[in-house]
Amino acid sequence: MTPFDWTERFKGTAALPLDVRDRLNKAARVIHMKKGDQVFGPLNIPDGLFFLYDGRIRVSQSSEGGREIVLYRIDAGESCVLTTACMLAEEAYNAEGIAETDVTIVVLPKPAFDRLSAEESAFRDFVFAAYSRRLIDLLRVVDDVAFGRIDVRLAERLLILGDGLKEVRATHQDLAAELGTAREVISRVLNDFQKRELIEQSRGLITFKNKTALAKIAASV
Amino acid sequence: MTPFDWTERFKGTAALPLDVRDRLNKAARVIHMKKGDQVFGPLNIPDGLFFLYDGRIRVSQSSEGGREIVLYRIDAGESCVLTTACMLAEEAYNAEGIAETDVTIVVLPKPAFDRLSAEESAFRDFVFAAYSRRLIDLLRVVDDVAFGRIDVRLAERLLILGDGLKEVRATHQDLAAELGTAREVISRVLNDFQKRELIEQSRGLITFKNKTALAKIAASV
DNA sequence: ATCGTTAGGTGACAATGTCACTGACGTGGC
DNA sequence: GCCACGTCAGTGACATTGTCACCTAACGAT
Repeated sequence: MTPFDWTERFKGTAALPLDVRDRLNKAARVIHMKKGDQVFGPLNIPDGLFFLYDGRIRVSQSSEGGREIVLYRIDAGESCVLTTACMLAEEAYNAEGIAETDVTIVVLPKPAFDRLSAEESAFRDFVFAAYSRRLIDLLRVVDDVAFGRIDVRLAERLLILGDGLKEVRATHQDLAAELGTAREVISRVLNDFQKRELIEQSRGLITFKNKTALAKIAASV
Repeated sequence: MTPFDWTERFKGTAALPLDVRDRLNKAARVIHMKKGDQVFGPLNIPDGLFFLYDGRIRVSQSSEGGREIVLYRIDAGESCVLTTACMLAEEAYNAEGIAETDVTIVVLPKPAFDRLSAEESAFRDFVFAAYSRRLIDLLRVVDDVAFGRIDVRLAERLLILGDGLKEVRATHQDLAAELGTAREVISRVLNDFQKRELIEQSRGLITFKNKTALAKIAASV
């Protein structure tokens, strides 16, 4: 018996009959990882479906040149279909998931996953929805990267990262990796923002001075 | 009874019992469209799962600025999960599918889809695999757009479009839309290729002169 | 305090995207 | 034939973004 009933946390499992949930609790492995750990990566493909019980995971892709771009984030209650996809597709890929906080992960072995998706439509819907969500996320990334201006994207990302806060704790390099660009580019844009008194900067910290104006930039097409 | 048995064409349905396939043949609608038709788009979301029986569909995304980028192509025997994803996610998106040839499409209504994915694991695997494939495709697009050089990408795309042929019939604008860039950029790069005697150009037509060298460019990181 | 590491700044340049305009080519009407 | 029109491609100037080399500033550990 696991020390908690994780099945209540997920849309796809909370609605299941109690006996099924019991079985799941027995079949699944629970993993804890620390902030900063690599949850999965090219050399580290899990062998089952991935549920994020608690915490947040940042999924990013990196190039040979060492640049990096954040694809999306997985929040508690969501599953990670990318690993499943890579498992199925057997293709080389270079995406990795990094724990942004301490995380608790539930790994459901493939046989249990298969049986569950066969028997429970609620679970199936959950998985399909998870795939759909990620596809849409990636469409957005493509749109941004291919067509978006860097100042607009940075303003938007700053507001997201600092949602509800007065500051964002991130280095220029971190922000470059968010957007898939180079540190120098971020430095330039941030300096511009600073000159216009939208933000203030200190080492590893950006403080909002005028969120409204930033939002206007972020919204500008 | 449909005039043909489409279920034999798809990995997810060919292995099903005959009675199930009979049911499917009755439940599904078959649609024919002409080359150039919009198969689906933001204003035109189908109400079921999409099987491409014959032909090829180009899926692309466009920006407000009028630029466009090709995300991937759907070949005969594949299904289109993007439409399914958008159906589920209920989100705004601006991807569209254009028939690159005359196409024959089978649309399976959602109830039939649900039942099938509940009862038949072969079908379920097919759908999951389709999702996975597209996710991987999009990862590749993100990688290319975010980190790739335009000459490398163009060389690669020319070789793909002209696979087995001596020429590619496409305008500079078409190629720009493939890669999500501007026509002028394509013109510049093609002129460079021409100066290096890798290709020859005439209106709407590019002729290969040295595929080997192009391949070398395409492969250069 | 000193050293080493990491964060950030800068200028020159390269690659790509944008804009405005031009001519070249092809098709259909006359 | 010849002309008018629309599509396709070429061009130069400029803006934005990416790359490179190198520098200084800030911080932590000892």
